[in-house]
Amino acid sequence: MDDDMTSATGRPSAREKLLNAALSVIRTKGYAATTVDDLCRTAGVTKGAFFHHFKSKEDLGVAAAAWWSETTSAFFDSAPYQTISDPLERLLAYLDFRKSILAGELPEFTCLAGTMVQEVYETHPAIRDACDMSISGHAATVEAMIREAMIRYAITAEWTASSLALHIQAVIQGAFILAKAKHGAAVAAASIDHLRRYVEMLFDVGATRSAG
Amino acid sequence: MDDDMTSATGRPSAREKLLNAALSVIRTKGYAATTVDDLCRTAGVTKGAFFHHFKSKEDLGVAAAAWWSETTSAFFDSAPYQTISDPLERLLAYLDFRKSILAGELPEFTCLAGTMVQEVYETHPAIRDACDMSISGHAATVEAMIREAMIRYAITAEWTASSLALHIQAVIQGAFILAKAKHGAAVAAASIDHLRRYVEMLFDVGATRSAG
DNA sequence: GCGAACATACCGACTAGTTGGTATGTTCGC
DNA sequence: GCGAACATACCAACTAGTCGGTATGTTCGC
Repeated sequence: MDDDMTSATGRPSAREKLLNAALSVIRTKGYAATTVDDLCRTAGVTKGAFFHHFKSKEDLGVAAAAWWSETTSAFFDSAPYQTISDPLERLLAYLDFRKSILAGELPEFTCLAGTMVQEVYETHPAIRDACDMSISGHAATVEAMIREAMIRYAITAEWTASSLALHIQAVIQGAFILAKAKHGAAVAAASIDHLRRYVEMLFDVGATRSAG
Repeated sequence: MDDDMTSATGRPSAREKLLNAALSVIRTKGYAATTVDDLCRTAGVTKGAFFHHFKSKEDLGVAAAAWWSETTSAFFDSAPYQTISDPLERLLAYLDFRKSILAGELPEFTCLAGTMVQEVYETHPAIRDACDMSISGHAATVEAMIREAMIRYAITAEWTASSLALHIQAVIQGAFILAKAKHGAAVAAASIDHLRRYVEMLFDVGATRSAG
């Protein structure tokens, strides 16, 4: 991933402007309904610039998913919950954080990867894989927290850290769909409450108090 | 909802063929990528027939969501779990049923409403509302089971039957997204396992055995 | 340290094909 | 013989992608 998009100069390149436009426009209208001209208009660049940096619209889709991965990774890596030392507390704080960022307009907090993969999973395998990497990559960071917490609190379970991490992502993605259907974040927040309760129950929060 | 689509005659009308084509094609390619010609070709009718029955593509989208509601309602109403008298057992059997139908190709078991609303929630409010009605309508039937089970097992909780029913739908919708990203139903099944475990825990299955 | 050769970033008019939608038939049950 | 249910022919607008061209570096022999 050699991204020399700002190429030493301060102002953003056309490529970066197009990618940021893609995050915004695709999350609002979906991938198929987003035209190349839409992106150029939003980014304030011309079509020539678009096809200079991306060989096709699909190529932009793949790059947008990768760019989404990068920006969200940086976002979560610097989130406040990361400083919590106890892995279970950190995991629960992660869920609280996911709930707390359900603010503003829907396109601002919903997931690009989830939105895109839903439309293109059969028609654009390259984009699908890029979206999977984004979602699975984030799930892996959650899985690490879960694994740590399982060891710390000596949890032996039928479920795996991996499956719980993916389940958490499923709940969040599904919460976004309900939020879109009802055009409001409230349902999504309620679903994350249920998810938190489930995690607490799995780790027997309340009963268990001392670590191993 | 006056659907006289077969209009007394045996063979399906163009309208019904178009709606069934819509369920299939839109779940495969998404709404925006589906063209009117796609639908006509799949349904085996001409464009004249299309615009005779639907005043626009958006109108077809709304009708497809309503048609999806009707067919899925009939499907779940006649599902085996409905005969189980104990409401909690019925609820758990519903989840087992949802898991068991994760078979075949992805477009065959994923949700039209969830797929469509994801793309059109900002651009086509009429379709969004039709999708919401489909999802919320189904959630209401699950909510009834939960409510009944809460009374039967004298559950007093911080959560409501309504919020749990919507959470269940969120998990299922999210499971579909992960299944699409990973191009296989396995993740979805694993997520429903977690969901079942959560419901069991909420109703304290194992500890509780006698009804009130 | 200077100019030729080359590379990168970007522009915007153009095109070939597609899209949703229309206008005008035709068929056929009643 | 009339209206609902379809079919055929067509169009204006839009779409992804192309292409010739410009402006601004960068490299390097000398």
